[in-house]
Amino acid sequence: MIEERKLDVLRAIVEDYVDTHEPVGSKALVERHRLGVSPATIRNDMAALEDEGYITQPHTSAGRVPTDKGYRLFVDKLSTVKPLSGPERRAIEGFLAGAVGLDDVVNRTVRLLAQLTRQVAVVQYPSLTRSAVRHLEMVRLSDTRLMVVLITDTGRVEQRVVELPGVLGEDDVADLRARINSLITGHPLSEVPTLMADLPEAFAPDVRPNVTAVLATVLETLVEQVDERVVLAGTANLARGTALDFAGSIRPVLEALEEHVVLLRLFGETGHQQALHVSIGQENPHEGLRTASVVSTGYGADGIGGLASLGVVGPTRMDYPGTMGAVRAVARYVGQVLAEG
Amino acid sequence: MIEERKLDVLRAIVEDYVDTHEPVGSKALVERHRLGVSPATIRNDMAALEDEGYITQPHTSAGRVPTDKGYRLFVDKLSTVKPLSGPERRAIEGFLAGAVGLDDVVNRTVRLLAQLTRQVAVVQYPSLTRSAVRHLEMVRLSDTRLMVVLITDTGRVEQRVVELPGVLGEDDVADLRARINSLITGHPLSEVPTLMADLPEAFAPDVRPNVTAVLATVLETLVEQVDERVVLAGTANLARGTALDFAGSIRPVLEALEEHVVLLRLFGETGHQQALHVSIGQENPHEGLRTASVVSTGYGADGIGGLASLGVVGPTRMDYPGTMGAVRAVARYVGQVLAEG
DNA sequence: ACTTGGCACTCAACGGGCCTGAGTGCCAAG
DNA sequence: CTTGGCACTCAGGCCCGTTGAGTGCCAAGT
Repeated sequence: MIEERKLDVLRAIVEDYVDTHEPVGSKALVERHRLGVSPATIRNDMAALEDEGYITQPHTSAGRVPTDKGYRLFVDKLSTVKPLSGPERRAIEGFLAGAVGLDDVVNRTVRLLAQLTRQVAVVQYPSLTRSAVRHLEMVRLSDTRLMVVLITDTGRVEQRVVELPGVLGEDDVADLRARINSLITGHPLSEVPTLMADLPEAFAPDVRPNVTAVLATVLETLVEQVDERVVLAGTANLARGTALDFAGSIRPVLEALEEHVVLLRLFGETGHQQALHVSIGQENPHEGLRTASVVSTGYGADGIGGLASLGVVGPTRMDYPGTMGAVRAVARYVGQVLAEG
Repeated sequence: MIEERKLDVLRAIVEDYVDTHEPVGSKALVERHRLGVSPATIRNDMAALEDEGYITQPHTSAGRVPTDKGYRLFVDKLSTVKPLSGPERRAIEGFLAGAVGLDDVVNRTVRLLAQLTRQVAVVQYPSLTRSAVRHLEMVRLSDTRLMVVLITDTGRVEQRVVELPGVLGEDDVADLRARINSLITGHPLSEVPTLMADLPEAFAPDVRPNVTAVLATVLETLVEQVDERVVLAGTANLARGTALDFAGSIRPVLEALEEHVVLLRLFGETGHQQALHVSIGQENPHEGLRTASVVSTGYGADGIGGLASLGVVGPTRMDYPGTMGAVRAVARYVGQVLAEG
């Protein structure tokens, strides 16, 4: 069928272009791929593909280059995620196995991903709100100052200092600590506000303002941490392809990467689903990433995603099958590591 | 005197070159600066400066460009640190004033510095070993697992999980916590090992192994944190000057910046002294920074430096007086903010 | 002993003209 | 629907002359 061959041609164009970084012509195509037809036939197909907006010519006498729409079709219909090679798998395991503590896991993961894909890797810290309380510790700093430390089952620690409206003695603190912990330990952070709603009423009126202040701070910690953390690695990889990639300047991309909020929104939109998500060029919401593609996926300690996301940012002209394979594999392994730790 | 005018000429060359980003010739020099002599005279001086290695010609029919040695002389002898303007000072104050918590202070500082200098800013987290213990908290996770949380007076929190060789009851933990805290609270971390040396002997032989395990973990926390953290901002500024700066490619610079260890070593060499430290081009120990200059200084809560360092990385052709002024000012303000918090 | 104007020289950068070759679109025949 | 043939386009490389900024040197001036 003609339709089918046209898709073959598009696939071949994407593969060659990703490989050579040069516009690909009809003659080169038939030489590199066993398409079984002549260059002239290919030209007809290419003209059709161009009419439909999947490919374009940089200038009249040049070959074709895929458009964002072309890459989209390629990713959706024409390619399969490429599984990692044996050595690569072993490298991942070895690299992540030695990790101690959450920070170490995240740092190793992002470096690993950058190295595997030779692109910029982005890893979001496991979301606070989706994990559960392991312990809430309170430390008296003075009569009216209290440090609150929240420890989650993903190993994350958040602390805040509370200025109390009144004095709170050592005994009061111990009492409060015990009560709060028995209420919320083991529960997901998302349930904490509900669980603690009635707590102030259990206390005598004179300490109640203090209790309220502490609870307010705890809740604030939960809310503010929606402002999640991300870590990057491999930014130097942006400077590889130089002029060709990223429409000449990597500056807007670097700027976008520095605004972590942008990256978090990007991840947030996918809802930390475990499915691979690919956002190509113009599809990206942020201006600075219009010349880039993002491959991301959710990951989590339970092995079915949901905690947070990770991914890579690279030129639209990237090796999608390989990159997607690496992202998926790393997400799985890090989920596994988190589940064990 | 001739010697003096030669230095004037060098200063003028550096200033013009930083300004225009183009090799500067004798004619342009006399026009832009009131040197009171003719271009021909300047040419003689320039020839001498070139013989002495302070300036060089990119090619025969071009103007002169300062060498690393030229910049060095300029920084050491020919320039004065430029104080910030009123609005800039106010911007710093306003920007840092709203900070809550150590993370926030550090993040705001690094962003601020990047914005002020329009270069890459690097801020090291206040060193753990140089700050003092505010509190050591211990949380029983199970009969044989204990979480140790160390809180410093710079607001930093470090936590570790200890696997105990035996069982430790709630009372034992409370006892141990009280003893350790009375021993080390308020003391610099560097003194902690000495202070705790004799502690195990104060306990009954049956719990002693547990005590030893906890202490070992605390000490380990102190040691491992020599592995300090740094944060970056403004890497997009590297992509401004494009081809001219950094000998064409910013890649090695980006790579160097990603190796935080490199940056820490850089800072470590200056010993966190409050004096401004400038490292120019080839003077840099790390290969990737041979085309860059680093302006850094120590900062600290006591206002006289010593806790950690911060600075900026930029092209050797940078505005040294302005950058040095910004770095110094930011270091002072952040020290102030830390002292207050 | 410096300074300066004059002068010849060098050479990167720029632009124009030419050629080449890769690649295309179209068409008529198979 | 495929294919070979053919005319056409145009970026990129190359050669070359021009331009102009900038230099080094020298002899005259103060």
